[in-house]
Amino acid sequence: MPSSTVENYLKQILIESIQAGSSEVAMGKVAECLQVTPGTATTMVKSLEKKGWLNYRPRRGVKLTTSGKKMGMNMLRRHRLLETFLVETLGLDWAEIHEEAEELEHAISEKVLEKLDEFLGRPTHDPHGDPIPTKRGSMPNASDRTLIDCEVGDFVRIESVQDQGKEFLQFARKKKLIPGKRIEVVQFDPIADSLEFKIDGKYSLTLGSKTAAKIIIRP
Amino acid sequence: MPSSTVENYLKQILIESIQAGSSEVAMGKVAECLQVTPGTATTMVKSLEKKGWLNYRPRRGVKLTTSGKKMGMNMLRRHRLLETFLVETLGLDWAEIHEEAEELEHAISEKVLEKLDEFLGRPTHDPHGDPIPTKRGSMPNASDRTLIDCEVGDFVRIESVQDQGKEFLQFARKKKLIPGKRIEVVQFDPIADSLEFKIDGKYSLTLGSKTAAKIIIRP
DNA sequence: TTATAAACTTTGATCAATCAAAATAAAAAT
DNA sequence: ATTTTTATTTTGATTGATCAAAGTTTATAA
Repeated sequence: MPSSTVENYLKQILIESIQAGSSEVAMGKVAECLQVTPGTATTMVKSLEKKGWLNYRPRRGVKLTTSGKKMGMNMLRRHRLLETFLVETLGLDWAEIHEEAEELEHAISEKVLEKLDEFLGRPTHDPHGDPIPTKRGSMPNASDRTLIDCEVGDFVRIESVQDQGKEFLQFARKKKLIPGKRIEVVQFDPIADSLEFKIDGKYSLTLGSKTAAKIIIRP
Repeated sequence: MPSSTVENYLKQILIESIQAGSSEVAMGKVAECLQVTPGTATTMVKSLEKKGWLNYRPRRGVKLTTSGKKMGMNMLRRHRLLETFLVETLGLDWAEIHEEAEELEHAISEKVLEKLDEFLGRPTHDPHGDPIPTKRGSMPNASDRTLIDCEVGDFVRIESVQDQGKEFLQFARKKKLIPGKRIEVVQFDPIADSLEFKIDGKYSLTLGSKTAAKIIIRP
């Protein structure tokens, strides 16, 4: 029965290690994404190592053990299934669900989770387009191509959006930057740092590279 | 933002004060129903008083303030709505839902609760037959008559069952001791401490007074 | 009416999670 | 090859929730 805090560390370290290509996660990253001081992260990480969730090399970083990875995956599963429930069943806006799921994921039991999964029809992706890990902890590896990797004339499909912030998600919904939508790359101006798209063949949209990089796509 | 612990104290003290007819709740009761040592209860209750949730008279007991009552009612609402959801929507057995709701009630936000209430069709009673407080904190006062208050020949309806324990609830389901069922009192033997009933006009059932007292009824 | 029991409070300690600030090590710049 | 900067660890302290055990009231019984 790990605490919510432990669950958060493992989930967050897993997310970082996926994004950073499976090597060690730096302590700075750990502290940052858990919103604690570096000292707190060090203390916590040492206790996580003692309990076998991860390996810690001082001043190098941390790497989840098999059981740590499993726990992290399980938390990700909880989080994404809950997000799906909040949108699909209760009709919350996708900009509001992250914080809600963040709380609920620590309170829901394996038993209820299983029933929820069944009720939702065993969904494979959450409302942001991120894959939902299976009960056994496997997850299809997502695409790593974003809108900035496209050429002019490319026709692609939005797979997911990588920003859980309210403002961004509200913007994305308004602009139809939603998983599943088809996008055509119309123009690309590196000097102006601007990319122009057409969504659904209708809506025109111009983004800077910073925002374009948040939209994961598939050909 | 009261902690889960504070929420539990307020909910539990509210429940006790309803059951014990609105006077002060003894510290022993508080400690018992929160499963902590008496010393812990004393410490906690003092801090709850400092925060304005209740009034504490040493060696007399505690009484919720208006805001304490409101908070307690809100927790009861959360708990009972969640129990309803777990049974009605996810199909869990009523013997399993108490512990689950006990965790979830601290994690669900007002916003999600409102959506859930709407989704469930604004239910007025939970699966055990207990009334669900409204958003404003009002609750119809339940009947206080149980099966032991009946006379032979009485025809009554089960309003609720007052035991959240797994074993009892499994027994009750098997014997059709379920809110809404009609019961006829067939025999009453004070010496043997046994009461005999007929449920739905079909099933015969004999209970001791201890168990019969757990079944709240209405004429 | 004293002795005993029951209910309650105090005291001193622990545990998990946290922070601020000082100390140290490694990396980058000069 | 030093110095400076940045990243990380240590140290000492705090907060909320808890317990065991000792002390104090109040109630009950003898």
